[in-house]
Amino acid sequence: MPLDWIPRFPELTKLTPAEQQRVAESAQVVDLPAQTTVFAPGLPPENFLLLLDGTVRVQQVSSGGREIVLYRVTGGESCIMTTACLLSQDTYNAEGITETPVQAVAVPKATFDEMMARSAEFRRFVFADYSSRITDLLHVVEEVAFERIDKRLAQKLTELADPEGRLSLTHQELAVELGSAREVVSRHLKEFQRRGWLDMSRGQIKLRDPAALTQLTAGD
Amino acid sequence: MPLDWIPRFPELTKLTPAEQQRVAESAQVVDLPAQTTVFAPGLPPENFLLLLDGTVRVQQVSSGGREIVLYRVTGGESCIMTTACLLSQDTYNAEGITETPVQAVAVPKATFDEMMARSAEFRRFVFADYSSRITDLLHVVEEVAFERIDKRLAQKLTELADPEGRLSLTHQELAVELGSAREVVSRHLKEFQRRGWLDMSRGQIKLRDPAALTQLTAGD
DNA sequence: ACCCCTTGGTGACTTGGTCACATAAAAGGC
DNA sequence: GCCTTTTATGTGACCAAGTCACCAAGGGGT
Repeated sequence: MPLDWIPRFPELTKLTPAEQQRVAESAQVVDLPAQTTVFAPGLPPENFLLLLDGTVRVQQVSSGGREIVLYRVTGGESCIMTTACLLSQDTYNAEGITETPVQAVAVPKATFDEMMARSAEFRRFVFADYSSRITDLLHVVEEVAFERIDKRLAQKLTELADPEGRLSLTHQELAVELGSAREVVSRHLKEFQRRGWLDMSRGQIKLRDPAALTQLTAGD
Repeated sequence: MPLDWIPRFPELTKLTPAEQQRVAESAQVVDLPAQTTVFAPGLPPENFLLLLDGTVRVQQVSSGGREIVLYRVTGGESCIMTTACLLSQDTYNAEGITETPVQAVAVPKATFDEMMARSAEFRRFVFADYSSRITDLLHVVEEVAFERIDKRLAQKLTELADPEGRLSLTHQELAVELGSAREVVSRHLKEFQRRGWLDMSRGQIKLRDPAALTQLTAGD
């Protein structure tokens, strides 16, 4: 098994060579296509997952069919939901889906436990990941409970735009990002367009005045 | 230092006697009056906290002054927010406040680290607590994002009522539980009263028909 | 060209949150 | 006891957000 992925996780490079060897031996590098369900309610996870490339979107689905994106896991991070399931028996009503093709390292539970026992660095790595997820969740709570939808939308737009200010997603997908409804997103987008802040076409948005959007986010 | 609090945490009884001794030696039992701020943004925590008695309410405050209760920590549990701050350097914008007089065990970071290194049971204990907090947060997100306020209110009422169906809190306090506004809570309570489901007086609510409230919670 | 499915637009309506007040009930001071 | 102050609650007007029902493009396939 190759060791070459270890440098992708700075915290793991601090393990002793023997420990690194141990991880690499039992771990498997796996490739997943886009739109794969990594975990979901009712699917017990088998492995500790470290992402090398690609992104996993973690979202929650309500009984009424509405959805909200909670956070994304990207290269160099671990997937805490699976870890948590691994460590407690608790199962979450959230699901993880690959947004792009994903390359990841799957570490078996036994190895994970051993690393937790042996390496303070590894423990720090795992805990750091936990706490950044908690931060993410607190942020979601704050946004959903207290912030206006227009500000949140403006923020998401600048956040998800590529360097040229383009986004390729539907109003429905934006609504899921915010945990809101498509109609609401459409109406606000239309208002943004009316103000000359962006252009829209089917499945595409092009930001014309990112500064205006950022300002809406901040002030008022 | 007394060992007698250790049985309060079933997971810790599985430590070897030597390990238990080690924890008890360096830990301090502390008493906190009600309404003490246990942690808050900007206050770096010094210790790992284990609650013996009382409850700590963890809540989030928005810039606009609105608040929402995230979860409560009770006897036999650890306070994850402080742990997380201890382990990563991340600081959260949430605060913990004692609701009742609280007795807790404060374990210094060094001892905490050592226990994490030595005891698989201790690690399980800490992780179990982490993941139940994540569950709590996911639940809050789900409620705030997707559930109607009348259902949530009905649920909170049955949840917070004492065995005789009494609650001693103000409409404002209920609003904070839900992350909503006082007026909204008042209106729904009035409607519940009109339907004969409860009686109200200043700072007091008495449930008359808990079954009706539960039913609202469940179905539609 | 046509059909079909996805995406986006729109109006009417309900619910929730905000604001600006009015009342009312406790809590003390004297 | 009465009066003042504080805290809790009631209410109407208004705005923002979510829901529902439906329509109108757009953009493939065949």
